Amino acid sequence: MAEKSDYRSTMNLPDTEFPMRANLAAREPEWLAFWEEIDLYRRSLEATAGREAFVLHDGPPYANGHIHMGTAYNKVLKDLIVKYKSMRGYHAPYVPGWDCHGQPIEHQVEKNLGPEKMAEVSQADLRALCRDYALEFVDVQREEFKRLGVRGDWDDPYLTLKPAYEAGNVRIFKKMYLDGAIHKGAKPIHWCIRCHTALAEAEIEYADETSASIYVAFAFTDATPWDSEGPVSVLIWTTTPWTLPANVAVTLASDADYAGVKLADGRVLVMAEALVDSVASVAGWGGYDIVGPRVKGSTLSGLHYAQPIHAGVTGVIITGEHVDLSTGTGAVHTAPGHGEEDYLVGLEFGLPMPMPVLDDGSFDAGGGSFAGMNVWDANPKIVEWLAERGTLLASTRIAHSYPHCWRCKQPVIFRATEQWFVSMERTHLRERAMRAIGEVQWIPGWSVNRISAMVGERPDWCISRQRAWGVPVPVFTCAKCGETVATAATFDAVIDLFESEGADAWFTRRPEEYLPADTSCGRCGAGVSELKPEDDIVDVWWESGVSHTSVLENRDELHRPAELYLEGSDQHRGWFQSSLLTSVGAYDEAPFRAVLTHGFIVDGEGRKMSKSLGNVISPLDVIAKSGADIIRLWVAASDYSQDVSVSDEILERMGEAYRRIRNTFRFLLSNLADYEPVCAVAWDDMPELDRFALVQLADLNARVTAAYEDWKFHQVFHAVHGYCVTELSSFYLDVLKDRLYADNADSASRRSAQTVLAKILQTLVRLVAPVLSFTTEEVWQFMPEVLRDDAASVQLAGWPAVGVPETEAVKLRDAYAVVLETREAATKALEEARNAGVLGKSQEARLVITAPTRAVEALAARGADALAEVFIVSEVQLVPGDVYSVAVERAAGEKCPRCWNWRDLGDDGLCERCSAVVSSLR
RNA sequence: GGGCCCGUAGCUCAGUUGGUUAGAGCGCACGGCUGAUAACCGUGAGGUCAGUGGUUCGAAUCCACUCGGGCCCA
Repeated sequence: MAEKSDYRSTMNLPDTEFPMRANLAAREPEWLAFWEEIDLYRRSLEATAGREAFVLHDGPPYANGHIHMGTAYNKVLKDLIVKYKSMRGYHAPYVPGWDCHGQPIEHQVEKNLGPEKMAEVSQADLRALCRDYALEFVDVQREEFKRLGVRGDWDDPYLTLKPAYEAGNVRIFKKMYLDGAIHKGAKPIHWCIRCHTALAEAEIEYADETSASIYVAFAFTDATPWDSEGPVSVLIWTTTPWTLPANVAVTLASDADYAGVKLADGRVLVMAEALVDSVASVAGWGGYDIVGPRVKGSTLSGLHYAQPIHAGVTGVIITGEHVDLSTGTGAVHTAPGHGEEDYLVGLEFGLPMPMPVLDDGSFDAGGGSFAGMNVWDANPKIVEWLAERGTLLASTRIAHSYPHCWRCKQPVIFRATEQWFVSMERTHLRERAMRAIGEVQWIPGWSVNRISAMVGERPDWCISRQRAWGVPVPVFTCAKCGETVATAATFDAVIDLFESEGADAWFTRRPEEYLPADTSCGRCGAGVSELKPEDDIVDVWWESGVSHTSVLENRDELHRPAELYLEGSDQHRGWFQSSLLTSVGAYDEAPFRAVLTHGFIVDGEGRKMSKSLGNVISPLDVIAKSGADIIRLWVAASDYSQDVSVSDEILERMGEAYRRIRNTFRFLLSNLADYEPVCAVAWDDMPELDRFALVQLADLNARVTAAYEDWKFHQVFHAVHGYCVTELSSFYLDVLKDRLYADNADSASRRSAQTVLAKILQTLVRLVAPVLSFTTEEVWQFMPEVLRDDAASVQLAGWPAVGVPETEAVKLRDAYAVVLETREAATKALEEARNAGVLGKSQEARLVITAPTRAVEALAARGADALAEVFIVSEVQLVPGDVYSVAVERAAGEKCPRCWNWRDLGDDGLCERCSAVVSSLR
């Protein structure tokens, strides 16, 4: 085959060092080093200095553990947006942050210390250990996020434990406290006995638990409609016997019918008539009679009964909406200190709220004969005690879902304690927040339903926590009279203290060291030395929520409100809401102009990832095996408006799509090795096909840009991938090979093709840069210097623009719709011929194309040679007819040994074109 | 149990205000090329649009319910 290799050397075959195999896992770190070396983040900001800003404010992940698919997805999505906006010319700073305080870290540190050391350690030392722990994981996660290619101010992130951040909490607290939105109150809250703390809803897990299920008779002390039948009691049902010492009322449904049930022993029990049968079967009453009148619950309201635990004390019958007539007795034991609904109905009826349970879960004197006993231990004792007194009518066990502490997994109790609350009503916070929600763009659209429902219904926000690792509630208590001391002056002093020394100073300094000397108790006049700093710390949601002040207001490159917050959909109850409420509270506006939410990461079957299901995929493993760009491509390809699946198969498909895109870049690069802008061919001098290719490129550019603008990144991926496969690889690039390889290197036809390829490359690499950050950088560095527009990195190269004359573009789209339709028929016909063994390469063929008149006109206007080029055959003949049909014949002439087309060959054994090219080389 | 959502080929996604035999790319099968070669080109087979019942002349598109899944809450 010597002849063959001879001609090879006369051709312009692809030439590039750009490797086909990506080897991302090994190569990506080199690009990270490159970006660091050129200080890419700084330069991206310098390049857009003075331009309109786009601030995507990072929600702080918790500084605990390694990143997972969810956090990786979130950060990549953010990065993609920031890089897009930056390339569009916006000044787009990205300051990553971490949530560093809170119970999980404290709990872990506590575990690491062990109970003995824990007992000895001071609060200041414990806080130091927590700080070390948090900072360690900030470092771990920082490196992991950087490895994903996320661009940002990693050298100076925001941390909720930094002094300036901590001071921001006090600024917001001051404003909201002085406005009257924050108050101290007693309210039943979830309380963990083991952790000695109030728990937020987010800190509760539900798990199945077996509890007592008891029916107890409370004897009436007032006259009832059934008195003539015997001693009358109201029958209640409860699963928490330990709450009976705090009972103050029994709630009935006002409209339900209540009946008297006479037992064999003569006692009359009052309960909802509808539930008599079910109670009888649980209690095992062989026989009973319904006696006396049937009355509405409302007619019994106001009657008194003997408190079941405390002798000589009475409770009262009331009515309420929450009475459930599907289980129990229709008479609800009510202890306002032990339940949300009980609390609310208690407020309505002005009931007292006794709270006999202490922090450690034991009864105080209010527990009567159970004083000193732990509530869980007391449970069976109380049941026994009731049985001994004959008021226990039935006792069984039931399994039900019960709240547990998210850290220690112990069942929690509902218990009224003194807490700090943000009132949703006192300053009309709910109403103002609802208004602010209406002024924000929520993406996707359903997101606004969710946040509205939540803000519309949420109870007051309990913001205090009885823990060590956090920012203190910045108020003081008068040691003499118990009055809360909190004024503009004390808040300002605390802000100064936190800014200069951090919140740790709260625990190490005495108030008289930092408060103004004339600070005194507003009630009793006690001096500053009598003031005691509050022990509680604030909810971590409050802390991260105030980042609009601690970060956005605090840093020069950022501003409030931010253009965008972007987090998983769980943050409707978390950060979105705590940010919204503190911002509305302080500034009367939302901290964000737009909020984008993404779904959760699930496995290939749509199930959540969990160790027990064994379906967990770690981004760190994917990076090590396939590279971060595969993760980035997966992020871009998936539709975040619902839950996002990830599985080995999905990642495999992403790898295939990646290789396709990569090879497209490689082909482009390999055919531009000898190209320089001076070779560029003007639109007017281009063959029509090349103009059409530019129209397709312009269309792609418009489609992709619109998709970015609409936040529909998966459409970016599909548009780009489809373009590489359909428009380029199987059509334009395939067609171009003959011209690129066989025409004279410097011919107008080849230079025209290269002009288009260069434009495609310059456009495509930019369009994809926000997604495939590593690969596009690699492409950029392999591009001829002159095509790089003096940009050190593709990320600094700006957004592409592809201009084509629109009138002509319309005509080309129409004309080539016909050409492409015919091409489909042609390839089918060629395939049939191939299967029949008539030919192998399409260049061996001559096509006789019959087509309807209109189509023939459109085709003929291109010229037979142009059609032959487009169909990659040696000759095309057009015949007008009624319907499409394509006949495949062997091409005339002989195979040109250089270009492999079938032609009449000259004396030198070459076709005319090749002969000319070869002779020009000699 | 309540709130907000989701369920179109093996995978990722399109399917305009309900209107011809539901599309694309990938993967798969088969074939071609060997001058993008651990590439590239072509052809083909894959879907009762989760299910059931309604509304309608007509529904993947509207309604109800069921099943499955996710987040949040109780």
